[in-house]
Amino acid sequence: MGGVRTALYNYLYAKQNGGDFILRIEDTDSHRFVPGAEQYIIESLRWCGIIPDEGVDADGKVVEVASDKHPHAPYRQSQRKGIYRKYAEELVEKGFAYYAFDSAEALAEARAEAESKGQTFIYNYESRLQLRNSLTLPPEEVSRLLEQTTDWTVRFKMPENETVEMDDMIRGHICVNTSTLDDKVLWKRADELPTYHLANIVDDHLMEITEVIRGEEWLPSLPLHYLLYKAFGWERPRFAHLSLLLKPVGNGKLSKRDGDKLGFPVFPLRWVNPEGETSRGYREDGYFPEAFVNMLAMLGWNPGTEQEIFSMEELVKAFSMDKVQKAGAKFNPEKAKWYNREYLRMKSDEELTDLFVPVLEQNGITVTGCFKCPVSHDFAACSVSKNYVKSVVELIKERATFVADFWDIAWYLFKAPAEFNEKDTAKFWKEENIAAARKVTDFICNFDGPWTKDNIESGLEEYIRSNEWPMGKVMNCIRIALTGSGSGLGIADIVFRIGKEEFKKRMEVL
RNA sequence: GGUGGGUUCGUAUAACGGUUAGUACUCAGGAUUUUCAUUCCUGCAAUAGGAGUUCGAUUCUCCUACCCACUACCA
Repeated sequence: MGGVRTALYNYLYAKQNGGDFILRIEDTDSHRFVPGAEQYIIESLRWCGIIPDEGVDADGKVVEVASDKHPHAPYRQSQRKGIYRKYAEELVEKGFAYYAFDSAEALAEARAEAESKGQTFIYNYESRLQLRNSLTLPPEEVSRLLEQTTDWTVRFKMPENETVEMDDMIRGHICVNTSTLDDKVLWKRADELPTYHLANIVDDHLMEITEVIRGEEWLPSLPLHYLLYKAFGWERPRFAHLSLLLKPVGNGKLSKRDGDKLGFPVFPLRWVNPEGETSRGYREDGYFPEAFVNMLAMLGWNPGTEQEIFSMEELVKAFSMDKVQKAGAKFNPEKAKWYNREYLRMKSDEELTDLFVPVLEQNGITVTGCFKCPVSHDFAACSVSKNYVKSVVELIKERATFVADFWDIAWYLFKAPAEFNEKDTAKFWKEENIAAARKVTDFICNFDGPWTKDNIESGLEEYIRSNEWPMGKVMNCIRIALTGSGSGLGIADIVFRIGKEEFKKRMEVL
C-alpha cells in the first residue's frame, strides 16, 4: 500500500506537470532477489491505473505507452550493471571516494567490539584511518589488492564537520552536519554492482529525473545524495519525502502482519511469496481499483476543499505537494470500505450485474440472456435471466460494500430457503400470524392488478390493515417463509421479483 | 545511544496570527420503514505539556514529553 501510494503521488505529479512517469527496477541487491516481485509490481500498478510512460514491462520488454522512444533503457539496474563502475572510479579520482578492503568479518568484528563497549561503530572520518583502505595502505599494495582480490568496495569519503543545506518539497529546509554521517559503500567489487545510493544518483541523472518523490525512510540519506550530485557536478532533482503509512492500532509503520491480524489487505493484489505464504489483496477482496486509489490519495494529502471522491483525472488536476501531510498517516480500514461503497453506488446497474454474474455461477445459478432479453426465472432449474439479475442489483446495490455482498443480501431471490432461523420462527410462526399469512397468500395469488412492486406493496398493506392484523408480525411471518430469516428485503420487493408461483410454493411451509 | 523527521476529536484532515476550532469515517441517539439495511436529523469527541514573542498563538520561537525513520558490502 505504501509503495502504491508513493507511485501514485509520483504519477500524479508527473502527469500534472506534463512529465513522464518512469518505472525503474532497483534490483542491485543480488541476495534479496524475489522471483515474481517485479512482475507483481507492474501488475499492481496497472490494476491501479498507474501506467508508466517508460519502464520495464511484465515480460521484460520496454514499455512505450506515451513516449515514442525509450532513450533511458534499460530500466532494470541489474541490466545496467556495466555503467556504474566508471562513475565510482571517477569519484575516487576526484578524491570524493576511496577503495576499502575491509572484509565483512573485520567490519562485523569492529561493530561487535564497539557494541560491547556500549558504543556504535561508524565508518567515518575518525575510523577510516585505522582501517584497511586506499587512504591508509601504500599505493602498490592498493593496486595489488584491486587486481588480485574481489571483496573490496568503493566508499564515499564523507567530509568532516560540514553542513549540508537541503530542501524538501514537503518539509522545507533541512540541514545536517556531515560528521554525524558515515562512509557509505557505493560500489561492490564482489558482484560488480552499485548500492542504492550510487545507482540511484547515476540513473536519475542519466534518465533526466527532475523530481524524486519517495518514502521518508530515505530522508537520512538525503545529505549523501546531495553530496554525490555535488561531487559529480550534476544538477540535482528536487526531492519530496513522503511520510509513512502507519498501522491502524498502536504505533509503527504498516506491515504485512497487521493485515493478517486485523483482517484487511496490505497488498494491492494477492501476493504469494516464495515460501508459499499468501497475503490477501485489495483486488481479490473485492475493492474497485478506483476506490483503492482514491482512498490512498487521501491518506496524507487533501485537496483543500471538502471533496472526497476523485477520479484519477481529477486527482491529477487537484494534486499539490504543499497539501501533502508531514506526519505519518494511520491507515483506517473502515474508510477504505466506505470508499468502496461509494464507488459501488456510482457504478451502473449493468456493470454491477456483469460483475455479479460470476458470483451467481459460483453459487450454482445459471444466468441466461442479455440486457435486451425479457426478465425471466426458473427457480427449479436454478436459472435466471440477465435482466432479472439486474433488477435484483438495482434493489440491493445501496446495501452492499462489495459485489460479493450481493449474494449474502439477496441469495433467496435466486433459490428457496432450505432452513429457517429458529429464533425467528419461534418468535413469528405463531398460530394467529400463520392464519393471517395464509389469507395473504390467497390474496396475492388472486391479485389481478398490474404486477408492479408498488401495487403489491399498497395492496398488501391495505389488505392487512383492513383485517386489523398486526402488520409487523404478519409480514415477518411471511418473510421467514420466503427468506428463512426475520430480517431482509421488503416483502413487496421479494414477491414482485419471484412471482406468484414461487411465492405460493414458498408459503406452503406455513 | 547518535542523527533527522513528526505531533489538531478514536481515525483521516480543515482553519491569511483574530472561527462557537469545520468536514468525513467510526460510534451513540432519534425520525422514516412490515423486519434489516438505506436515507435523513441530532449528538459525542481534538489543538501533547510548559515557557516566550504578540493586543491576540492551532498557527511563530525555545524547552520537555511522546511517536517514527535511519544508523548494513538492503533498498
